[in-house]
Amino acid sequence: MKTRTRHDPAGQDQDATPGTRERIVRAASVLMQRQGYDGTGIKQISQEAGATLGSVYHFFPGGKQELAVAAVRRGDEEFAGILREILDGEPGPAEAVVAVTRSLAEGLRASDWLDGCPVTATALGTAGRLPDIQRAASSAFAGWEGIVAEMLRAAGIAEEEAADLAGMVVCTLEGAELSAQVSRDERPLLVAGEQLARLIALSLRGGLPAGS
Amino acid sequence: MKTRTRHDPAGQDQDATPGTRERIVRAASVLMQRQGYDGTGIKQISQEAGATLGSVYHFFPGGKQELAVAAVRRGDEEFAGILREILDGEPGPAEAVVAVTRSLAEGLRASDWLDGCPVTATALGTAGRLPDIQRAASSAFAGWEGIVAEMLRAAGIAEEEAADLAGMVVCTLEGAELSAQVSRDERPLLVAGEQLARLIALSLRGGLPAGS
DNA sequence: GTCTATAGGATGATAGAC
DNA sequence: GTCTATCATCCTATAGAC
Repeated sequence: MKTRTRHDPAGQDQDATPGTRERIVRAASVLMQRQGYDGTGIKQISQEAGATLGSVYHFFPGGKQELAVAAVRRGDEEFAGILREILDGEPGPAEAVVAVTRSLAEGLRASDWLDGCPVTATALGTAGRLPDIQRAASSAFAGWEGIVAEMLRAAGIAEEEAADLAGMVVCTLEGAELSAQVSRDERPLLVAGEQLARLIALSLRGGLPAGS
Repeated sequence: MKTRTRHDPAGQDQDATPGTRERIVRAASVLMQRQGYDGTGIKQISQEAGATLGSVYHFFPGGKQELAVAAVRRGDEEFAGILREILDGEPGPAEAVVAVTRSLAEGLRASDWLDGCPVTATALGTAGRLPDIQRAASSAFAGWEGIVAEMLRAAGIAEEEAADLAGMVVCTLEGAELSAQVSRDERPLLVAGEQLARLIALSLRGGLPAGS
């Protein structure tokens, strides 16, 4: 699926000396995550990537829009990987969700509250205007939900309830990271983690259906 | 606090024939909500408001940045009003939160998924770059949390737990609205409403502390 | 307070040499 | 594939007449 112009002996995408296209996508992902679609210039991306403007348009003939879609997909895959990694390392779903919030809080603090969700800023500024970007973002959310839902089902929660809970988890993580970033305070994320854990524990015990 | 150039007999800010400054702030709020800070031009704002560029800089000598702060504050007040109105009309906090999600879903659908949270897009695109806007957005979130916390305390939830729950509610609403807008589907909001209601019901019964 | 005109710079995108 | 030069357009902000 990915066009590699350089021979890759290991057959994997390592970080070592990434190709030009790869550097452009990475730079676009980081910059648009921080500044949004309209706030990020192609010239800025090319400089940050150590490439020229010509190279950008060589790899992305569709221009800024095509590049933004690639950047969102990249952010999608990155967070999906982190999510899977954390979830696999925790004993249960409640602990796993708390661990994710802690990881997000660390990432925010380490970047001085600059690096939030890798798709939100790009998607939000282009909401009813650039459908390709919107679709890529929507697909990212759906994928993350699927990962969380799988974990919940593996823990014994019924199919339908797991899907609802997973949606709730992803939405809350999204909102809590946003709130933490804007207020430059990790508390929203930590509180969200605790409350989500409470909710998951409740479902694990099969208690208190929604209507009561 | 507000400079009114026109005589206002009722002593209130009615919608009838709003002054130029008011029209500019409204247009800026709507446009930045949809397109973000960098995606919205001052010229576009002035046209939408039926004002000239000179008028915009007359009322907002600080330029785009000052105007964006006013727009975010306006969005803050508007949603705070809606929130208070809905919360007052519901019998309990669980029903109230569900009613809010339904209202948000209706607003999204009615605008063809264009009008999401009135502060998120503006704040997110300017995150570590324009502190004044960030502070206005942070203050908005804090205010909404306060409104929700007051409702929860009035329902008998202890001070500290009410604060945490209110933070959770606002974060989840934020994330669910974002998710619903991006996926053009109201389900994230409705699921979030149900799950938040479950969580609130749990707190009302004093059950299942976070650590268990 | 309202309006027009314009300065000064940045933007997305293209052309074409190498 | 890489690079530079350039076009046409847009932007924020200002100046100054009315």
